[in-house]
Amino acid sequence: MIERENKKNSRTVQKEARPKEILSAALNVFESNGFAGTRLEEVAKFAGISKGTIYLYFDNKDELFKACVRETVGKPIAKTLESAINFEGSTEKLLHELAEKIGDTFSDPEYRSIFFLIVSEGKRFPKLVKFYFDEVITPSVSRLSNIIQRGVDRGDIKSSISEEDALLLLSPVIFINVWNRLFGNEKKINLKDTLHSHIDIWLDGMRPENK
Amino acid sequence: MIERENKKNSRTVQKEARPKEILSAALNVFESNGFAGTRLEEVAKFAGISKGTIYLYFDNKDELFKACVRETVGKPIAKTLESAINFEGSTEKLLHELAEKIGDTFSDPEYRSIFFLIVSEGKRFPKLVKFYFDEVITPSVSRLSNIIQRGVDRGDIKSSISEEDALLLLSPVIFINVWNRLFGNEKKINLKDTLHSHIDIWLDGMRPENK
Amino acid sequence: MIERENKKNSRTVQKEARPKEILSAALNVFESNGFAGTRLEEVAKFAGISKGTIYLYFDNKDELFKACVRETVGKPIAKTLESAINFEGSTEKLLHELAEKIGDTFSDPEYRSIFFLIVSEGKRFPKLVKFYFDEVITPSVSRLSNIIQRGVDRGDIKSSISEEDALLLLSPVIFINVWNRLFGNEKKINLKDTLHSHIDIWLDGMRPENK
Amino acid sequence: MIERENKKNSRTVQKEARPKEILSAALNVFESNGFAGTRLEEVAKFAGISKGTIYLYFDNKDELFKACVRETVGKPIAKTLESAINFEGSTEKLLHELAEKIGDTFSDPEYRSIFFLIVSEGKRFPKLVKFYFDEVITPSVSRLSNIIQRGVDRGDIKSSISEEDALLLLSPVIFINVWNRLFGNEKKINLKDTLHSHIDIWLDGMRPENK
DNA sequence: AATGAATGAGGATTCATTCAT
DNA sequence: GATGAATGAATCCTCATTCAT
Repeated sequence: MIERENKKNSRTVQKEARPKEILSAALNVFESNGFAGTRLEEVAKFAGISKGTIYLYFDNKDELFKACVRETVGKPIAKTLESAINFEGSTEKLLHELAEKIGDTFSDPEYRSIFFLIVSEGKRFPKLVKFYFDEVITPSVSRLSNIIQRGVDRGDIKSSISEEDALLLLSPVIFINVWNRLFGNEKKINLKDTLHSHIDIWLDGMRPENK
Repeated sequence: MIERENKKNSRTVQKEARPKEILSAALNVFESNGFAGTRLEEVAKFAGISKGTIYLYFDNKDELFKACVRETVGKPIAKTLESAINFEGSTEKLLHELAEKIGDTFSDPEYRSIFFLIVSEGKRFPKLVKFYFDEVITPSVSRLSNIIQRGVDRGDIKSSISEEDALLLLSPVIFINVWNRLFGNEKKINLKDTLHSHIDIWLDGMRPENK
Repeated sequence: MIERENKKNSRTVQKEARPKEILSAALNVFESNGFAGTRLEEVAKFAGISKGTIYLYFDNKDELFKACVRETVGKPIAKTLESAINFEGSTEKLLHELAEKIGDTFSDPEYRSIFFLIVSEGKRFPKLVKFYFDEVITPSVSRLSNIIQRGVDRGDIKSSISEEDALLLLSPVIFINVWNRLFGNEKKINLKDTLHSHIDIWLDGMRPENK
Repeated sequence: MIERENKKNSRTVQKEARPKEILSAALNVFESNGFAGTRLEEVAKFAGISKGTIYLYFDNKDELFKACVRETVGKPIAKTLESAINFEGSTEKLLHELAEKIGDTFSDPEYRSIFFLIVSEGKRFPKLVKFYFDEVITPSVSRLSNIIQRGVDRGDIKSSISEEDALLLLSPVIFINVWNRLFGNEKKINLKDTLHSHIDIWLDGMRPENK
């Protein structure tokens, strides 16, 4: 009885867990079938609940989809931002650290799913794209810019670098994810390894003495 | 009477043009709404015909979609292959030439549409993905490999290069297309310029004296 | 040139033959697929013409169907009526002659088709049923009644016979046709032989001394 | 609480009754309009439900049709089989008993509907025809044959009887049903009375002394 | 007269959403 | 809160009918 005040009974636990279970199931099915191709019945089956229950937690299919993205994207955002603090060591070290972070993020299948959903369904949900841009892309790019600016200041990177050149440092992340999704069966590319290798080449090519 | 043999009446001309008109409209709508989200009525409206007419030329929605991809992908395939012949000049020159070709290909909105449809709907049409891989990706990669191998042989590129490193030379193509599709409103990246710049950096980073 | 006046050129012949060709094809397809299940395109294919041509000769699907029935039913009607004249010989002889006539009529697949179309689609075309009843059934029954009445008068048939008993003399015609259509694959029944046998049994059972 | 185990709530009751309601409505409409001519919306209206509900219980129109036949045919099959046991009394008595049973069966409008659906749509559903032949026709014929063979053995029926002659004993059943369906408005024939009369005539005609 | 491309109303089927239990 | 039966709007697809050639 005393415990009751501090503990949530299983019903309550279940109740609070429901939305996350649904979102997880929904993400899964949305990713496989796209927005329009997803039947809520299948989402329900995946979540082990009935169709009607989804509507206790989400207004409709659209809202469910948006919630999927917002919810799943939250984690990596937090991770990105929190790690944005330490600025010690060489440019090389910082970039490889960043590569590790990004690699970790994309090693999460849920995050990959979100990424592809935004690519696939972005036209139907422009607000989500804006949200993603503001909350995920902009901070990440900003952080990358900081590292690079610091590299220029330290003399690690040539000063003629453009904003686009900096962005391209991360282009393998997109490329490899798209590649693996489509052609992973034929030939799978390792994201982290290849990204580290790419950074090395890029840094070599970016040395100030290269014009 | 003589003309009769060489002339097609307007009915025939119309009929022969129909499939292409329909495919063009379909590509447009599929690209905006995805496969499942596309209503054939809208395709018909776009093509300026009626619903039923689509079925005079295509068995069903699936076949229409496949035809879209196959038809549109044909052109770049041809372009890729035809240009595969000349091998003169420096590695740098060849790579920049390749960049131009790719840039031209992706400057065609139809081709970009196909690319995104394959990314978005690949799971539903694995055969199309395989087709795209075999007909578009493999020849392109093969051609890139030839240039790079030749570069290694000529001493332009360091010999420790991996297959993945070579592939990444093209990663900006994917990255920029995805970026522009999603965030083109916020900040548009120029494909050709950026790709050329990237190639220069990459070549500098790949010089044999860099380790 | 002289011949021209007496002869119809092939175009004209073809033109006059068209309606019959179409009706024959239509009957075939209607019989296989029923009214609603028949596509006019298939009728056209069967007739070796194009869909549109049907509409040069028939207003619409309904009229085509009715024409099928009326046209095909005409022949047996004529046959029935013309043969209704001779009344010589024993009742037995007359009945067996009638059996032969009916057997001949139903040996024509077109006539069987009509019969089944009327059974199957009668509810949709009550006027056709009425037409069939008036033009085919009533005269036939009337003729049968005449024979039987004459048989009663001659003392060949007992006088207690009812109208229904008389009708039943022909019940094997329907039974055997239905049977063969449905179960002909399993076991086919010969219409004429069995009908003759049935008449003999019936006549024996109908002798005045049987009560 | 105790009641709970024995009671079904109204929802459950409704759900369990649905298939039969739908089948009954469907049989009705199929019988009126044939398979192709039936709109599922009309079936739904007849059943007092909505279009979609049909699909909760039947996969598609074809399956609904088959279920109609199988379900409705079940009863008479059972009746036929159960009554196949008693073999006492004269041949005459047995045949008149059989006539009663058959008359009862066909007095059920649902059974008549099935019969006509099989005649009308048999070509489209050959498996149903086979099913009907095996489950309904064969047992009935077999039973009739037993009675007649016994009649021959007892000296009630002449031994020269053929299998077809025996079958014809039931030809009025088909004839009268077809007649009444088509021409019932003009002149309705009573199945049982006429069948009994027919049996008497047939038996008289079949006496051994008749040749 | 003949064609067959085009139309669009009509019907089968699906599935997001509601709501009685 | 949870269920899942029921709904009906939405969408694919067919085919009778029209009409320009």
